Amino acid sequence: MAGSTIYDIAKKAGVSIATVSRVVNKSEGISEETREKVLKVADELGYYPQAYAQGLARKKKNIIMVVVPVLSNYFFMEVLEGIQDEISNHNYDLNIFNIQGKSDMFSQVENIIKRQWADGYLFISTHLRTEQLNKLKSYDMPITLIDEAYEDMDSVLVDNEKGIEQAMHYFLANDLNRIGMISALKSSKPGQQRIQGYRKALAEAGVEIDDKLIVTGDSMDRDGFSEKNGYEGMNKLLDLENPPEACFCASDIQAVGALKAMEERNVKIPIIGYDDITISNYIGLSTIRQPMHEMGSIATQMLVQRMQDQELSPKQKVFSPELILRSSTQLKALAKGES
Amino acid sequence: MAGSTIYDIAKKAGVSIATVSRVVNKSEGISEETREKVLKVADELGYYPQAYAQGLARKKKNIIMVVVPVLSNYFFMEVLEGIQDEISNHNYDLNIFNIQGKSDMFSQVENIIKRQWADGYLFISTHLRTEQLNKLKSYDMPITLIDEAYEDMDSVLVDNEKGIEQAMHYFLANDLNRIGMISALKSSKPGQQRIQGYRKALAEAGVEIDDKLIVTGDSMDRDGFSEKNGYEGMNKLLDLENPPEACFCASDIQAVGALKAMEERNVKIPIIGYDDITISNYIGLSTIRQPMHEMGSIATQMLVQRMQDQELSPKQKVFSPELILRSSTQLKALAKGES
DNA sequence: CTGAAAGCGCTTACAG
DNA sequence: CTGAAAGCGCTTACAG
Repeated sequence: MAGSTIYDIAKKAGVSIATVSRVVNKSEGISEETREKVLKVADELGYYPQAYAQGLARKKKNIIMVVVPVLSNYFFMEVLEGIQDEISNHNYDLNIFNIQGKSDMFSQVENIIKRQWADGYLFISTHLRTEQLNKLKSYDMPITLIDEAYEDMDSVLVDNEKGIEQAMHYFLANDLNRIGMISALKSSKPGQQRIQGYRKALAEAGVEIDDKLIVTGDSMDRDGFSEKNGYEGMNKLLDLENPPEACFCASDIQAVGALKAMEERNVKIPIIGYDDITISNYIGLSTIRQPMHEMGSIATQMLVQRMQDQELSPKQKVFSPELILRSSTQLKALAKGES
Repeated sequence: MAGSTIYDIAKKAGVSIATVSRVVNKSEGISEETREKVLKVADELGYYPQAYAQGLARKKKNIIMVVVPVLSNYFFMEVLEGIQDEISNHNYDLNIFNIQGKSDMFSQVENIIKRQWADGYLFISTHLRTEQLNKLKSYDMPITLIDEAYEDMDSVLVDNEKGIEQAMHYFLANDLNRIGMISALKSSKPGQQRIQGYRKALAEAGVEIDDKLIVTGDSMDRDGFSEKNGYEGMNKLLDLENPPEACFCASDIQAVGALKAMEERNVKIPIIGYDDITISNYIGLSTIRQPMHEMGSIATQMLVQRMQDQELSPKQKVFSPELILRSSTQLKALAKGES
C-alpha cells in the first residue's frame, strides 16, 4: 500500500497515466465510467499525487510559507492565529519553516527563497538588514514582512516608538518620572527600538535619563522575551539604590516575570507591558496593544494579492499601538497615597 | 536573478549540469578550479537547488514535518520548543503543516502522508481513532505520535488519569470534597479523558459525583483550551446554588481565566490546572506538570531512530505527570480558617 | 575529474 | 474522451 505512484494506478486500472492524473485532479471531460474505475483503484492503493513531483511539474506549490526564527513566542503565536484564519479563506496550505538559530540567519532565509519551497512567503520578525532585504527582493518572489519595515516590500508593522511614547506619557502625566525599562536583548531589533522609544520619550519630556534604569535579564532565550528575563530584570531594578517608581517592559511575557519579582519582594509599582497577549487581560496587565491577529490576517491578504499580481507596488500597513490600562497601573494610589 | 536553474549555471560556467550538481552538493573529486568557477557563477546567479526537484530526484527530503490541528496553543508551543531543540542536533529541516479545522481532519492527515511531504512525521494531539491510525500505519511512513496513545506506532504521552488523580487526592486529603471541574470541549479526546479521570478519582474515594460541578465555558476556540473558556466555566461554578470548595481545570490556560473570574467576584478557592506552561510558575498556579519540552525532544529522537530503521518495534514512552503545588492551592487556610 | 543519459513522479499541450 | 510524449529541475550510476 505504501508509496504507489501514478503508474501503478494506471496499470491496474488499465488506463494511461494522463488519465489518472486527470481524474485525480478533477479535470473535466472524463467519462464517468473511467472516473469511477480510476478512483476505485486509487483508493485501494492509497494513491494521492506526490507533492514534490506535482510541484515540479506544475511549477506551482499551492503553499504559503511562514518563515520564523523562533517558534515558541507569544507574539508569533497570536500573529499566526490571524494568518491561519485568513488562509482558510484561500486555497493554500500553510507551511511553517523554522530557521535554526545556530548558523547565519540570512543565508538560511536566502536559501529558502532560492529553493522555492512555496509560492509566497510571510516573514515574521526576521529583522534583516536593508541590504539583505534588497537581495531578497531581487529574487522576485512574493514576500510579505510582518513586524519589520522595508519600503520596497509589502509589510505590516506597528509603530513601536509611538507605542512606547504612550506608555511613557501615561507615567509622566501621573507624576512618575523615574521609570525603569526592562528590555529584551539589545541585539534584537525590536529590543533596540523599544529602548530608543523610551529614551526619546523621556528626552522630549525633559526627564534626565538614568542608564541604570535600563536593564535586561540574563536569560537569552527567545531573544530575552521571556518570563525569566523579566523576573531577573525587575530584580535588578529593585536592587538599585534608587529604584524606579514605575516600569515599562519590552513585552508582556517579561512583565509576567517582573510582576512575580515584585510580588516576592512585596513591592508594587505601576507596570506596563507590550503586546497585549491574551493572558494580559486576565492577569490585569496594562500594556501597549499590537493587533497581532489582525497583523497576521492583513499580511496574508496582502501576500495573496501579490501572488496574483507581482507588479503591484509595495504596500505598507502601519498599525498604531494602543495603550490599554488595567489593574497593573492602578497601583499609584496604593504606592503613593496609601503607603 | 530570479529562478536560475542548474542549466543556467552549467552553461555560464561551461560545464555539465552533473558537475554543477556535484559542486553544489559538495561531492568529492572535483578540481578546485572548476569548483571555484561553478561556485562563482552560482553565487552570481543566486542559484541553489530547488527543493522539489531535488526531493524528487533523491527520493529523500531531509524534512521532518510536524502535523498539528491547532497552532496557537500553549501545550503545542512548548512541545515544539523541545522538538526544535532536538532537531538542531540532526541534519533535518523542520516544517510544520497546519491542518485546517474545517474539513475532515483524517483525510487531510492521510493526504499529507500520501503526498510524501517529508521523511518523517510528528503528530501532535491529532487524536485519531484506532482504525484511522491503522490506516496510517499501513502507509509505512515513520510517524511518532505525541499526546496520543497507539501501541502500533511510536508514541509519547502522559498518563492523564494518573495526573488528575493526584490533583483529586490532594484536594480530598485536605478535606475538600466538593470539587468543581472546568473541562474543555467534551468532543476533544483529552477533554474526555480528563473528565473520566475526575470521575474515577472521586468514585474511588467514595465521593458522590455531582454532575453540575462539571462545566465548560461557551468558548469553543482551541477546543475550549482558552482563558475565556475557563473564565466562563468558573463563573458557572460560582453561580451554582452550592458552589464547589475547590476546582480542577483541564488546562492551565483555562485556570488563568478561572482565576480572573474568582478575583472579580472576590472569592478564593483552591485551584489546580493542568500542563504547567511556563507562566504558571509566575502566576503561582498549582498544576499537573506534563513535561512538554521533554516530550517534544524524546519524540523527535524516536522519530529520527525510526527513520534510520523502519523495522524497529514500536515504542511507547509514557510520562508520569507530577503535581506541582503553588500559591493557588494555599488558600485553604484563608477560605476555611480565616473567613 | 567530468559528461551523457536515465530516471524521479507528475502535468499538460498536442493529436486523434 | 483518451493516450503518447515532452518537460519540470534535479541526482547518480556508468563510462571514459
